[in-house]
Amino acid sequence: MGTTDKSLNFIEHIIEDDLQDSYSKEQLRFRFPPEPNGYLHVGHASAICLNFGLGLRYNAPVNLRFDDTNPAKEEQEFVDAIKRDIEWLGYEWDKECYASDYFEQLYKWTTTLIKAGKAYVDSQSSDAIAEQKGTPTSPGVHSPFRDRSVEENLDLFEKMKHGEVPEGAHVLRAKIDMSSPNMLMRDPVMYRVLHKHHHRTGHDWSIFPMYDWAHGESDYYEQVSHSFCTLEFLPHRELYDWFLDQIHDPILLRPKQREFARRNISHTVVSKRKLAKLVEQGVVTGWDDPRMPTISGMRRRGYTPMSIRNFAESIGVAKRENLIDVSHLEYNVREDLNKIATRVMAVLDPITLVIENYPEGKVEWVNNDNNPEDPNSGSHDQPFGKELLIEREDFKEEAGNKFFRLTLGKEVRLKNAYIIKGESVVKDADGNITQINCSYDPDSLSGSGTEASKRRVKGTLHWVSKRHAFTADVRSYDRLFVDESPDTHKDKDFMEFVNPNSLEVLTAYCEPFLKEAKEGDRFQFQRLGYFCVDPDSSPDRLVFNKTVGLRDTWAKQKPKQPQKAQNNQPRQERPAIEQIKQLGKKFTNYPEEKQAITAQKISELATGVSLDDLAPLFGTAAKKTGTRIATLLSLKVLLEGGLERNEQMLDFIQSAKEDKHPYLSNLANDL
RNA sequence: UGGCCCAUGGUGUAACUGGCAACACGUCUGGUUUUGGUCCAGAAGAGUCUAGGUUCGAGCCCUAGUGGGCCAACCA
Repeated sequence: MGTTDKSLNFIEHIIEDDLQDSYSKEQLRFRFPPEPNGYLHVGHASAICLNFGLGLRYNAPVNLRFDDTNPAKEEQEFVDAIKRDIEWLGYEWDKECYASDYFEQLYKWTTTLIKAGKAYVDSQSSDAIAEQKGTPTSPGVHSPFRDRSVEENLDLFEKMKHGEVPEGAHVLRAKIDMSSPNMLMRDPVMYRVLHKHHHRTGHDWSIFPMYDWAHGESDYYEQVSHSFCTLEFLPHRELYDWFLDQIHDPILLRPKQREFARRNISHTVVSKRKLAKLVEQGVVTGWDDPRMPTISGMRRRGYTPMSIRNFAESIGVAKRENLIDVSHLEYNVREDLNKIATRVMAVLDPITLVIENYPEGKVEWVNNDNNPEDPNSGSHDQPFGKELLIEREDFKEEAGNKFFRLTLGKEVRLKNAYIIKGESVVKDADGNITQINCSYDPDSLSGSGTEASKRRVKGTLHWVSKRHAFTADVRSYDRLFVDESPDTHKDKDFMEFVNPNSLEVLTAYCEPFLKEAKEGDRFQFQRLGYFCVDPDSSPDRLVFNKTVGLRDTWAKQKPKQPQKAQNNQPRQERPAIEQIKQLGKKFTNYPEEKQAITAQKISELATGVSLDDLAPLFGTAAKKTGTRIATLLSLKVLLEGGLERNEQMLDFIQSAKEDKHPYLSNLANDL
């Protein structure tokens, strides 16, 4: 409701079309079908938001179904964790289902398949079966057991079911087409024998259905109308439909599988194996480490359910490959936190500030709004005194007029308190500033209504009273990987891209109000960012996680200052490196003649490029042939200009030499 | 030697059965502001992978190319 003017994504188009000509609105039902073999991560989160979001949009039920058909990998612990994560995201499922609940039904359907000659017991090794399967480019051959009699099949299958055969002795296969271009149709395995304990059925069953034979049938059993999965399951659709053909009763609704592209987030990995490696090798402290892309990690980091839901909604869904920058997620986190986080003051890198003309021993409690975005959020008081702590970064002895903070002889306001003026500094033997002395304007107290209280100065600083401040730990996080797509490099292991500085532990000097903070509470440390109380906190020591920093346009300006001259130009040219990337993107599609011109143009642009700018293109961006060519062309120019070769370049050149694209390999051979 | 899916600003998505390429993030300006935050106003940035074709008209349809992805687990 209310969102009707929003354009539809392709999934919604499919549903709308189906509503037009096949299903009624009441028949709509979706499902989220995790395998309980690990913890949920961002990828799951977007699938959850997709399915449950559809449920909300169409007012249709959504089942939570555990795809628990492989007892070797699944555990109750994960079932519980998954339920907790979905609940935390704020979704309610209709039925809680388990594929294992349908084992009996599946078994019954199977016997009818066998009787119809559509399935047979194969007694070969898995190696032999794989061998006979052929390859995508060559057809498979029939198993010698393919033409067993129905009686024999039934008998053998019964023995499998009753645990009378060892694991691996037989499997049940569907009899479809060994020469199908779709490998999945080449007599896929339906059941295997496993003498393992299942977390729900214990040792009741010795045969376990494979994914393909369980999934569509579960959808059908539950009367799910639309079964959405990621694109890698697209080839499974033919089999999904084939199995349904065998058992479908026309009176009942026939579910439909449709596929969407997995949403990839930059600077992280999500595969269970890789996340496990990060945990095992101690790169992170656990599955819920705030740097982990798991839902439990994001929760601990301080991300809100709403921010994750909004994020999923805003990135949409389609069928093409994608790499979504984490900054999109961070935007949604900030947007939500800005509305709900209580504003407090804390100093992370303190330097003492002494107000020379402020009475010794005097304490004033100044009033702080809890949240200017929310008029009903109330306020709290904070002690102010002669000796304060401010951020070291907020003071410079002298600075240009683009520096809005404290300098000698200039005025700034201490937020919610007084206007001060920098007077002098105290330095140690090494010349480091150890104390800043200032004077204050006693009439300028915020909210006092005086003329001076309304005076405008160009900077406002946060502060804490040195005497009243208490300390807490702050864990400040950075992205886990330095590469935007660490696990897509052909020749490099993702572990090579781990960011060694993803965690920084700091001490915060907090205003007393913060003493009341409880686990999970979220705050905005003014001018610094959003922080939440970590479960590691103890009664005498709070631990904060930095959820995300504030948007910081100042920090970005700093490195640019030396380039001031350029700013005078009426219009800023797009950076050469961007142009190069752009040209490279289309390079391979151009006819030869145009390629030559483009190569020429890239080389010209590369003349003005530095290695620092070029370096990022060696990585992920250079996955695409065109970009690799552009990178190599630029590199060539740099090398000819006398740049020294480093290991990274040599690696890159080497891999280019081995590339199958002739233009690229020829180019590399010249270097 | 194969089959299938995909290709729109830097990123992610739109564009209902062909009709001047739109939105969000990001970037840049300016304004408001006791957070260099928020908020408000504005701008730049793609002519839709390439080459053809159909059409009065193509991002949408067709053909061929190019590039990327998926498919040979008794995993899901």
